[in-house]
Amino acid sequence: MPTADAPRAADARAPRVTIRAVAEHAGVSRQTVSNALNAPHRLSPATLERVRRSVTSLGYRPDHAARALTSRRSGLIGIRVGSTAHRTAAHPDRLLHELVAAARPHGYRFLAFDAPYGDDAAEIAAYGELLAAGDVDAVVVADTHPGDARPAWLADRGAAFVAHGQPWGDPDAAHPWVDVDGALGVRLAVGHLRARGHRRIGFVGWPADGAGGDARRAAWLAATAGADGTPAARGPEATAAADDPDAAAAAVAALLGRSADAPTALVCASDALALGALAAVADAGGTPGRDVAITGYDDSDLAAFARPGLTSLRQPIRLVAQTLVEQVLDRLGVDLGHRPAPAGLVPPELVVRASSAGPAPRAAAPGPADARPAPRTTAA
Amino acid sequence: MPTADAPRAADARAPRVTIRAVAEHAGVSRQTVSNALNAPHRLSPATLERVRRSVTSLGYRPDHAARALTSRRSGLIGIRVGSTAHRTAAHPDRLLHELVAAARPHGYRFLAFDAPYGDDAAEIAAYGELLAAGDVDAVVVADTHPGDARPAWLADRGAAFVAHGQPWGDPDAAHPWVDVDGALGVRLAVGHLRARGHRRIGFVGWPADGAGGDARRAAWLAATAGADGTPAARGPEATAAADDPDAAAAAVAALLGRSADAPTALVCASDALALGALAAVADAGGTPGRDVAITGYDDSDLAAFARPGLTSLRQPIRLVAQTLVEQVLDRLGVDLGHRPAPAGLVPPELVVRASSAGPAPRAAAPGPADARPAPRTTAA
DNA sequence: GAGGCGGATTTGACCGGTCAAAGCGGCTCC
DNA sequence: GGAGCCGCTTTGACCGGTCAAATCCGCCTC
Repeated sequence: MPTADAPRAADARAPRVTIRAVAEHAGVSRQTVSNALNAPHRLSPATLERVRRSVTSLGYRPDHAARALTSRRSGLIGIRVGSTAHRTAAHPDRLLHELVAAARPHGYRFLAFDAPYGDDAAEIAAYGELLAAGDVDAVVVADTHPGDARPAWLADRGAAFVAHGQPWGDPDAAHPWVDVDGALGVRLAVGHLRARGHRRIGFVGWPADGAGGDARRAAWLAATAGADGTPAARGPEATAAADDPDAAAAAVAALLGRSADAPTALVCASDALALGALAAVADAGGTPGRDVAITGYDDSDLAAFARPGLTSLRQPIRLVAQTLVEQVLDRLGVDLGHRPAPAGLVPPELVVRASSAGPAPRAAAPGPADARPAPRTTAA
Repeated sequence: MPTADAPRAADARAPRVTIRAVAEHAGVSRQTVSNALNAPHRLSPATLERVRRSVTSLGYRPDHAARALTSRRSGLIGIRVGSTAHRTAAHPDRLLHELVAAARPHGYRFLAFDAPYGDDAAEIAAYGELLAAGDVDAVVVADTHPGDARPAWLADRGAAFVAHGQPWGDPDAAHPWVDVDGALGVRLAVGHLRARGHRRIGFVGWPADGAGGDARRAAWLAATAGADGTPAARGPEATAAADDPDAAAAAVAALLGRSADAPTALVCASDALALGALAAVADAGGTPGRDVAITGYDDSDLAAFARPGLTSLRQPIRLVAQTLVEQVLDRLGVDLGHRPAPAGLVPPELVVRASSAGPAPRAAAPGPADARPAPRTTAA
């Protein structure tokens, strides 16, 4: 129980230097001081200089709460922290850092709040609190999913927000959003593998989710097709029940057992899955990266530190963050000094490591472009 | 450039429901409404009920800025986000989440700001801004290091803060701090290995840092000593130049080459190092977990997903967060309803996985307790 | 029946800024 | 030489709450 008479840090707060103190010190009115800070052109150079000197010598800092009260702006953007869907929505700390860094030059900061993961209603309630109390001027909605109630609610309310994640299942959504182009990522991975001669490129994904997982799978289907639409370079696919290596290893082991159409390469929907695939190949007696090429997704630490190093797709986190910030500040009417980075899909980058850089499978006699017969490779 | 006449979300902000609106609706004065919310016992039950009904029916929410202006409290705690020293200070996103969750019941939230990593002066400048402007009531100082200027500056200024990380090199520091007991973690790891029969337990660490790294090494020295102080169960040590697997692998490879005193177990100062150790053992033709037991530190994804799974030390992140929050709120004079969780060291938990669970080295003839001759194991 | 009392409620001032309008020379112009 | 204007500066009101003091009112006491 706090003792009343023990001096506490909070009580010791230095007496505030107010705008009046500065005014008195400089021998002007409070409004003149205010103008010196917000509209310097209104002052005569001499006064301006004098006020500025007083400001520095007294160490005056405008009070945030007082400003917020009249301006109706808190200078804060809300963001939920906490668990996310897959590990796939990885690097949450890096994203937050980049968001903070991107918002800083515009005088905005981030307020972290929490709400149970996946509970749209709870999160909406939290938004309601924050916005109604004026705690934040806008929010970033992360991890969108099909049937997401949050964007609609915010839009209805006329709140400023931007979504990290596309409006799955609602292509007409009018709000700004930013997402990494998962389909492009998979195309890059498949293209890389095809260029290395692979013609039986399999896929390891999750159960259908109506969102990113499906998009990656669809991109794999498309990218492994030949010019005529035939599955020219397509291998078998495996579905892991969860986004973790064990689930993936089990699913991949089953694939590898079927010698008939064993893949020479596997495109995985996440690094965690890819790690499982690596393990499954090794367990089957093969050498990942040599016998079966493997690619992951997200370029997490897992990918960088795996052995062999895992080829993966790196999100342009800084670009994503910057776009999110500029889009939402633009909505708030903040003058960025330039037009905001365009919303929409941003491209990932393929990071090639040993898991897909081994010797390509034995090349067979060249057939029609992009549709050579799949070379047969013994999975061992 | 924002068009002035295009309606923007910010402009569309619903007209605020103020305390006066509620007062009018309920037929009372504004102060009565204020009392209904902050000191209900002052009102007659009838009035209270009436006011409450008006509050709900109008959807009134007290304005944060207005409250902050008079109360001189922002309800926010500042925390720097961004890069940290080793990956060792891992799980930054989980920590933030737990901090937010711990602060919520007390009506506090977190404000994320950034400052270049390792630049005490820049971070202090940021604190100055935040505290002077009343943006935050307190700050959490993360990642303390020897000669850290931040705690001293904050203490001087009389600011409320708590440190995540002990006051390295300044045992008399008066501020509250919370840290994980790294030495205990290493003792747990060594104890576990000794119990499994290991008598040549090596160490993989970083160059001397005057902080956590040294503490872990010292704990290894102490824990591998016998009752008489002799290095009864001590193997050789390796120092990795950086906190990454490659550096560790190189250093460990050198150790393994020396067959004379090859370790049967390696305690590593981080998961990243341990991963390198695993690789080095495998490269030397051994089976990690069977020929050489390995333990990491921090129980990151790397540890859980490594093959074999990596025995590691899990930080009690929730406890750390809760303690940090309670300590700092106590400093602010917030009534927690109980005494704050005690500051200081909190214990990590050993998570045993396959990397240290393999068959123990061949037991030699039992010698004096705790000081049996180290069993000889062929590193292959 | 006046005085006293205490709970319930209201009024006025203030937190630290900003907006809008007014004041105040000095100058130009007719 | 007074009207009009302009640039600089000040005054008053207000943002939406809360604190402190004042008021109101019913009731009890002597």
